[in-house]
Amino acid sequence: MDIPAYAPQELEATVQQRWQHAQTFKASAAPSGEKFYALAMFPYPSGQLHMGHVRNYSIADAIARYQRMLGKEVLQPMGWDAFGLPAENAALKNGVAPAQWTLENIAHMRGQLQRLGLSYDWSREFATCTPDYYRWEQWLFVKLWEKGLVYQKLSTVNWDPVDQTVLANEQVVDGCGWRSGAPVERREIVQYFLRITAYADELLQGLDTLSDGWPEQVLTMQRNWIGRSEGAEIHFPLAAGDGVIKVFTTRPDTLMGATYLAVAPEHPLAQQAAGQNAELAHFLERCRHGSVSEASIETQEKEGHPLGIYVKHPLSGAKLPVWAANFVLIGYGEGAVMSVPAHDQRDFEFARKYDLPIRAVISAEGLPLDTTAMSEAYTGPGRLVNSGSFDGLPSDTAKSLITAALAEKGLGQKTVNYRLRDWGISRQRYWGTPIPMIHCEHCGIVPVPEQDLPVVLPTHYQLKDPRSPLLDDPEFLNVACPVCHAPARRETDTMDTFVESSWYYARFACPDAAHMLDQRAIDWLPVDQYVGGVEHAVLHLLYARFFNRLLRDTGLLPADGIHDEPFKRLLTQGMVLKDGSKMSKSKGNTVDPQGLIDRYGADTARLFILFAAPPEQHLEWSDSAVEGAHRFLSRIWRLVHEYGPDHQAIPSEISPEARDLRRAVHQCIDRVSRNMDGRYHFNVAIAAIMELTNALMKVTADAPADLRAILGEGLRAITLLISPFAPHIAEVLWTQLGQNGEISKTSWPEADPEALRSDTITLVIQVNGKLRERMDFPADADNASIEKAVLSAPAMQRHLEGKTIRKCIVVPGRLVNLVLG
RNA sequence: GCCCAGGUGGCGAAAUAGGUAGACGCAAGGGACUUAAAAUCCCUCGGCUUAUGCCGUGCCGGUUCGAGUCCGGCCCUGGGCACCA
Repeated sequence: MDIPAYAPQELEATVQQRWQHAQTFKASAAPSGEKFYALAMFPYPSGQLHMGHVRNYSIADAIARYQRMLGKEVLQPMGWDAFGLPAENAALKNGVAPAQWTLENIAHMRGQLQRLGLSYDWSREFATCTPDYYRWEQWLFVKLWEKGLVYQKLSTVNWDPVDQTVLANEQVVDGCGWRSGAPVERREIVQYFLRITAYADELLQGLDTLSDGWPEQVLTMQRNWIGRSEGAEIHFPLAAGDGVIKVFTTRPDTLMGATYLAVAPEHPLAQQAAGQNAELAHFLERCRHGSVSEASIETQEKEGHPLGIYVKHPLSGAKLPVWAANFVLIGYGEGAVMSVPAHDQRDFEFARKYDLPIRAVISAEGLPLDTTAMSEAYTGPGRLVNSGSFDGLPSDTAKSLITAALAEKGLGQKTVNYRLRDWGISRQRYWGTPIPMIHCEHCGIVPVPEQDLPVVLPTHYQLKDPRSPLLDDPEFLNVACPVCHAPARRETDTMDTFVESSWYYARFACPDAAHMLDQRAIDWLPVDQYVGGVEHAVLHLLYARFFNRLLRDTGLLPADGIHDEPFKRLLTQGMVLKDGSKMSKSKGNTVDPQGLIDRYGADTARLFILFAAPPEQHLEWSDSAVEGAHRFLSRIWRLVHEYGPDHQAIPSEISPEARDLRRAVHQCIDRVSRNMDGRYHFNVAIAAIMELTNALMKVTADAPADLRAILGEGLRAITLLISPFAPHIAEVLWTQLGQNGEISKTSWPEADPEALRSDTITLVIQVNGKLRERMDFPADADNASIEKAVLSAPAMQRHLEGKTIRKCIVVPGRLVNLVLG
């Protein structure tokens, strides 16, 4: 028999054309039956598809295809997260305009994605850098400004004094600008903020509703990021003059142990004190250097300097010095902390370094502590000592009593504090959504009126330096004030690109809507399964949850409880690693998937990447294992072609051998199905299909009719089961097996419980927990008869000889453990 | 520094809910077919040890008839830390 060679290149092209003609994956405007919205995080058009993309989209597509075969109406869209820093960097390096660079990359990557045969509804594709998309972001921005959910305040950025530009944290290397090499300075500028803190409690509580569909790890990270903590706000009155320094603490019980206050270098009091204190001014100046990133601040050597200012302890009245310290963050809480060296490790080290007093007020046993002998802070709970009338109280009681005492004096109260800070969305960059505001000398800051939207970003610039070209373009800058019509100036800051990725999932449901969203978004949302990298566990996924609530509270989504959260289920995919670290351009360890696809085809690439590891785990790249995936597909190809389109009915009476094979077929269907939903362990599902294939290969051409018929049943099952992973070959084999229609729209097979049933089971016999024998039993044997049979079995006698039986544990269906003494 | 993960053969991994450690695949070795090669098919494949034996899931300890799985304490690797996306 002549079997055509498995030639994936032509085969995949043909199948893809068929799908395109039949519009197989086009989603309806509004789902009429049960809907399933599958979404993978859309890519930044960096130029080349990388392995992380292939993995991300293969996972999401396997899920989408499975759900489609379950009979649901599936929406799976694709688009482009098209604004961002790399386009500007490329523009500077290659002299190509960011818009052009971005659009060329999209064209190339679209081709690469299409080559993978993912079941997208391409009619919904959009890029976020088009005015049709970002105009609605501008529209919403103005709405939020009017509601007070957007506001301006000072905040700190990395300033490159040579390039005269703001740097992203990534662009600061060892405290210096990556292009100029100059030490960066911290600079305070006025920026726009989204009031995410107003939603802190709702975002926190919403996590509880996600516990079924989101990984516990991500929920924990978001909880910690929001960082709700109960404690007290405490006011320390200045010793000289009016005013107080406010601090937040979760440990008001340690208040009597506070021996100094520490404020951020940017704190107004520190800045003020530096006026008369050259040494302090010098210290604050040194603190201005280095990146603003929390990681760099938290890992630097802890340093401080006294302000020469004192406060009064709110309860004892004792005079405490105020220090400036480089580890206190101005953006967190009040930018000041009370320091209790005896009970906080960082305060302890700081106090030892600068010889500040240490006063122990909590001890586990309630006995006074010798602070000179302490080698580290005692941070646990205990009973109060050295705390006057509070002595002897346990920490918990002391917390509320001390807070009450403060409240009585008007110097504090119980407070809830969040680690979460408002979302700064201003970027001093060109390639982003223009912020729709106008600066007028007379009217101040004025939003662009709705009829003047969108504020279109000019796309023709050739960048000469990192400075935004908008700053030098009179055509963009000059505008009449919408209120008084006097000459005014446009805002040149653009929005954080996280804004675009915070609502794209909703726009995919109605990409041509005449407004930001329409009814179709309500019908398709929430996303039933979202798939993307773990690295987005907090920022993107928290911003999108926040933004979804903004859409709801603007009336674009209903407040019906169903639309609060954007993503019902989340799968966080592990990274693709090479030589132990993340594949990335900057590390130069990327493997281009294009070569893989050219050589073996999309089906092999997809099958390999899903087989190599479970989706949530990191995947260590290896070239050789790809061969195995390709071999497997070739094997199925041959098997199906050898069998052909013969339809043989399974006889009603079949041999025990045939019954075993049929059980294997249905066990495979069962195992694959259970791994397609919930756990998504595609590697195990594929292994099960391989195992069945191995079993089916043993059925020869001259085998009895019952075995041949079951071989046919098995081959149909394998083709269906493999189709979410290797859809092209599955379509062709489906036809080869004499089946009609597209396999992509065929029903998923169901395991027959009758075929799964087995008459006998094999139990493992352990002695003192160690495997010794195996014995067969009828499937319905009860524990007592099993125990009896084990003890009387000839093979067991040598294990039992001279021993007494202390215990016999029978685990139904699994094992028997004899405990002998 | 803080938060979250992960660590099982030469390698990627598997092990529903505490019950046979290593399914499936890669690599390697041996064989069949072939003039030869490729392809394909078959066999072996954790370690010690000439086993019906012992040891073995990062390290140390604990709970249990039984621990990769649960508990306590470490070590190492990775991700995130608010302007990379």
